[in-house]
Amino acid sequence: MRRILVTAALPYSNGSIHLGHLLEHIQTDIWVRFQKLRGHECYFICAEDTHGTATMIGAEEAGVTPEVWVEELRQQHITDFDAFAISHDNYYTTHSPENEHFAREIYKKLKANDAIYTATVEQLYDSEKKLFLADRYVRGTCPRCGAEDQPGDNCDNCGATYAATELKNPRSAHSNTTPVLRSSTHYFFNLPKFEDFLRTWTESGTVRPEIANKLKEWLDGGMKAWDISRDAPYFGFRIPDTDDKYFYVWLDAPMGYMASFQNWCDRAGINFDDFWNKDSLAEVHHFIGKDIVNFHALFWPAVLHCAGYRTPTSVRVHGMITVNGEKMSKSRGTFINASIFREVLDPDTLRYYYGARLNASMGDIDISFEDFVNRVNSDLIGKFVNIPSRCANFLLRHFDSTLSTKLSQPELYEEFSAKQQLIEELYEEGETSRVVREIMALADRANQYIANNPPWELAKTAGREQEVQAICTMAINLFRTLCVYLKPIVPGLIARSEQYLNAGELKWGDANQPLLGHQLAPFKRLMSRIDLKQIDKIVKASRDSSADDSDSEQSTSQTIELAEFQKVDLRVAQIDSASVVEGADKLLKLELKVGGESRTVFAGIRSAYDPVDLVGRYVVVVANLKPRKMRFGTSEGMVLAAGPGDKDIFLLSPDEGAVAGMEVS
RNA sequence: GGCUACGUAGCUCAGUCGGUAAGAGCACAGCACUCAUAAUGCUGGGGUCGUUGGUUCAAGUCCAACCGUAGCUACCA
Repeated sequence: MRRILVTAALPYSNGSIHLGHLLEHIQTDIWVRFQKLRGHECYFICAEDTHGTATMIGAEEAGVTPEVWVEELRQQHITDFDAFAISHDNYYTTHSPENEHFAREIYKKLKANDAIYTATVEQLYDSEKKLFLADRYVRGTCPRCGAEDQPGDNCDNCGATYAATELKNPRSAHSNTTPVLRSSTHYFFNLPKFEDFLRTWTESGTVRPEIANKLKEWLDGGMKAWDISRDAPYFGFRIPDTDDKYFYVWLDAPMGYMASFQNWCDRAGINFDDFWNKDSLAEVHHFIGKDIVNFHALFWPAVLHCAGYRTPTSVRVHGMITVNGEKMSKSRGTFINASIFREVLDPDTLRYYYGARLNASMGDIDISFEDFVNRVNSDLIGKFVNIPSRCANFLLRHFDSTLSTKLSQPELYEEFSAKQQLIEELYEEGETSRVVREIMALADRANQYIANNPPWELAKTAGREQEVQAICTMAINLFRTLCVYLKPIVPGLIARSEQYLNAGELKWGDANQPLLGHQLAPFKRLMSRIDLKQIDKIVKASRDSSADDSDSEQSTSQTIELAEFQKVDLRVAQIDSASVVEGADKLLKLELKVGGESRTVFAGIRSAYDPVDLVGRYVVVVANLKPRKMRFGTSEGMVLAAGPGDKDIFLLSPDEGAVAGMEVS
């Protein structure tokens, strides 16, 4: 029996679990369930990644302590993962005594082994918020192309990379003040010292060749020391023997794997050292996304090696998720949260689809909604669930749901069970899509078998009842073997199938142990077809919920230069006439007098204003907005109003005395 | 900019060492069936294998250039 510890990357405490997290956790969970099903000792460990400036700021904005903030998110995340049947043995937190212990202990070992040194670093500092600014929290003008409001690491406009200190007119994203350059002592992990070790380690089968190549590129490019400290204030663990230095979140995050496991060991009576000692015979596998390969395949093994622990058996890397060929987008509604998905659709449908798409490579995975619906319906419902569904009634009517005492076509059954070894290898490799393809090819065979031996024909002839029973017994047993194979991927569906089969929980070995002379439970529908309309519902709900977020984001919107504002020609205008636009639900057609000229403007304010009330009113209009051709005519400007919409729209108007045509500045 | 990976049917993907591999599933069309959740079975149409050159008796496969896509270019959480 193998002893296996498996981890999925720790979700960061800054938002909800979404389709991207689920890809990784479902992939990992499938592998874990497969190992457990085979009878290996396997633990699935995860935790909330809690430290860093982002959680600190998030908590501050929410008006709670970081501890409360991360615990709330942890509970939400647990609920979401449970709904998707992610079988974490422990879902802990990096803000734990265990983790603090490991962070300090490992740090001390790194230091004792002469792998830690300090250096002075000059960094931008926000004097108002009193904190050092990570690059992403500095914005300014690109030193190369002059594009404004660019982030502190590279320019979105021209692609230049630079240090935050090189930005012109830098501003803090937190306070919008101009940051100052300030120097501070930082602690560094001497990564270059481990170059030889890492070259060997990355080439020794721990990662797939394409990852090893990528890592080799990094190694060849020359390694720099890793800055592992951050200055206070910082939500995290204080570095021993310092007053104001904290471990950088990425130092203690992977240690969270150990800490969470330690916490689990204490409760479950497992020996931690068996898994983490330098000479451990157990396996440790990390499942991660390709965005964090460097942390897991360079920093982490080097740290473990230096601190005298074992290094991971493998790091398994998957790609990113896209929806309908594009990155997940809040405005399109394709940024789909787990909580919204599970309210509308059976989580097993997503598990199946991901399973059908996942492989051992790190290519991105696209969810095409149409493909998703087709795959689930034709494979799971049309092929797989259909097998027992088309037999159940025959068995119930004539045989009280009891199977025959022997298989009429053992060679066909053998064909199914003989696939076990191949399927096992494919699961082990992470080639889940090929597992699914093999299983569905067998499901096709089972349906062909039934079609070639039609029980509904035999049932018409008296005296051939035994044959009907024999055929259905064959089909149910083929189905049962497929259940074993599919169990790691769709545990909910298989649990219902196990109830029908009425013979306890399926084990891996049951794939070649036919069920004979056995009475089945009453057949209930195992799974329902899904519909594109349900996806529409999810997309709509996602769009609505992210619209709420963006309101709060907009309160801290980016600043612009005065010159940019001055480009906008705002004028006072008087409404000459207003009328309802035929065929449009929201629009009013306004004739405006702006100084000497008059213009036509369409405004989406019908839900809040009656046209007759508007005539004669003064409003503010954007006079130099590019005319927009609409279905009902051309709109030559834009009337300013406030409010979220619907009944709550409030037109802006000048105080008494303003006349049409006046410039607003 | 540099580097890496990828590009095969409408969609998702297989194609081993260059040699009867132009393939599967879904989608689509026709037929059959009616046990089953309009499920299933059989048959069929559909591809200049990103483009252009090259190596070879032979190229989806090897080489080069180009086009397109994605990613990486660590000290960002």
